[in-house]
Amino acid sequence: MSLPPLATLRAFEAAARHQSFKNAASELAVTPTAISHQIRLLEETLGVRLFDRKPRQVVLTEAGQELYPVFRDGFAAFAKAVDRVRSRPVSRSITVSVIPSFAAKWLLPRLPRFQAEYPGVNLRLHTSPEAVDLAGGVADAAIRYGVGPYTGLVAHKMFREQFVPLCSPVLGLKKPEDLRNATLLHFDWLRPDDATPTWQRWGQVADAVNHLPSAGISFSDDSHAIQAAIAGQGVVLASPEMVRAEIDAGLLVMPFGPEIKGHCYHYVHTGRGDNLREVEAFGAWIESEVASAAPIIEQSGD
Amino acid sequence: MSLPPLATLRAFEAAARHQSFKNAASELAVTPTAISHQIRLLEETLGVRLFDRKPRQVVLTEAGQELYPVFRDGFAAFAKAVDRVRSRPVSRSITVSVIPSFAAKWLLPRLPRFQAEYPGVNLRLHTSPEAVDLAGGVADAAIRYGVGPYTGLVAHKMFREQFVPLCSPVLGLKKPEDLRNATLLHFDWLRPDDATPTWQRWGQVADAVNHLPSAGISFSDDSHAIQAAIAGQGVVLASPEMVRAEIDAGLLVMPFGPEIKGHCYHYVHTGRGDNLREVEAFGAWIESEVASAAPIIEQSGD
DNA sequence: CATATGAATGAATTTAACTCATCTATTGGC
DNA sequence: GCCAATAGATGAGTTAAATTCATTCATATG
Repeated sequence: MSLPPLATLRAFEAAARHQSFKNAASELAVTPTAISHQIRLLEETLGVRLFDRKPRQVVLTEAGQELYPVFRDGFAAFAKAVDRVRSRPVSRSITVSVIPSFAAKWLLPRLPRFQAEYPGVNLRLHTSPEAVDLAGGVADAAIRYGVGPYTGLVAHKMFREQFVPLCSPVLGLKKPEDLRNATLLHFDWLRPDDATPTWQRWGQVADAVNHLPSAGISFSDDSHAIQAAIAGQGVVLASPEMVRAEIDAGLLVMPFGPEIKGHCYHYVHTGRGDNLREVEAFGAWIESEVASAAPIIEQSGD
Repeated sequence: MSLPPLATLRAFEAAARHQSFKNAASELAVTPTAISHQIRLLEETLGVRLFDRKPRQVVLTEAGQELYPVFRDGFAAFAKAVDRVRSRPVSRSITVSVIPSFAAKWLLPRLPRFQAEYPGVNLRLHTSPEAVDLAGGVADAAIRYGVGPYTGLVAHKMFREQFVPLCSPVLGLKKPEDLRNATLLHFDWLRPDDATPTWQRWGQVADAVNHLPSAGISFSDDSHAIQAAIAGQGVVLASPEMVRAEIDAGLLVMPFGPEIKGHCYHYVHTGRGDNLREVEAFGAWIESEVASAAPIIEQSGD
């Protein structure tokens, strides 16, 4: 299927419709000479004369008359389809699924900057403790904590979560041994795994298992555990990224290490959809926020 | 109706069909980069993303899926129509209407040269003493003797007919006065007019009316008049172009002048038709034959 | 982990499209 | 009949679009 140069077809169709090279040129915003050249080229390509030239007039040949309606209808269909697609409403909204704590602690404090950078994008946050199936259409993208696998999705790693002991400065803790006289604040993870930040695991990493007190308090909501720590009721093992504001305010301190590694946060999306551009813009913005955030803990490698 | 650049539409259709820029490039005999550029240009022109890019793969968006069948069907229809026109039998035959004497005396002796130059053109001669209406489809072209008018036709002048006294050399005529002892051979013209070559007219032009004998023979077929002249039966007023061969063979001589002017021969055609190219080729060949023919009579002008 | 695969980007190159100048053959008005 | 207007043709020169080349990126595969 080797078509003649398409410009020749277009020139022919216009000239045939107008029965005039001059008027066809006017419509296509070129000189009549250009039309003349194109039609001559088409005739040479096909080896068939399409117009009979008369002084000041052109007349379609039989072959020309056979071709004209095909091109006329084809180009009309092209134009119609193109106009339809051009005028289709472009979605400027994206819905992002986020776990509540991340929304509250990491995302919301930063959102003014996204709005300033993308004033035309309508961002909707869909919070859920469970991972949302993006194929379901509930959300266009998600910020997920875990190891995936993100099969069939585009996944951008944001950063790796880390957990350290955090407590109120009024407790006066200085070193791991001080934990013997403290209360451990536990959080019940929905899905514990190897990377779940438990005090037991921390104790092993810190080689401080025998400093761990037997007494403690458990919470089902991690924000409650944080509140208790701020209130001086104990020491919580939590992510400093999520409590950056409280640390900056002096409500919480990191008395000692080490940090233990958790999973990574990923920004994931389907890689498709009419608002892909906006979805990707949000991801790019997240990436820049991660890159520009000052480290809270000295990185020991990853 | 402003369409995007047509090359972009073609690249898109091929990429959509193949679901691969690489394979589309192969089909269109360009590099994959060219496809990538074209599709990007189309997306920018429309302001809509048409493909979702994945590593090593592209997937049509909704908008892309909407456009694809329109272009697929349109270009397929174009290709089909073009192939049909390309393969249509091109007429390689032309029918030329000619008066019998011209066919016999001027055209036929020269035809081998036309055949040699245009071996693929089938020339059919349609002889008729009457002018044929070319719109009737009996003939594609005609060689006509007269002044026209050739309204609505393309007319190329071939040469102006001339008439001189011609006779057998055995008659021994040397000057107009010798006509007194000769027999005049007359031809009955179908449509006499001012330019009809009669002996009476010749006599007036030659200022030799009083040399003209009263006796003569009339023929209804000009070829018979020529034959009689060759046989030595008299003097005929005829066109030397039509008897060039007999002059060259010494069968006829032009004992004296002057020549009188007749009408012109024209090659005429409609200027249209599938075999216009061949019709025009025949006209061009006639023109070259006329140009290359050595003059028989010294031209006195016109 | 190394390699293969295929799309993206941007500068450089190539090519096709287009313009300009001129010519030709009417056609229409005076 | 003459002359200006009209519209298509031709070919060289110019311009803009198409294409390539070099390089990068993100997987996917062995």
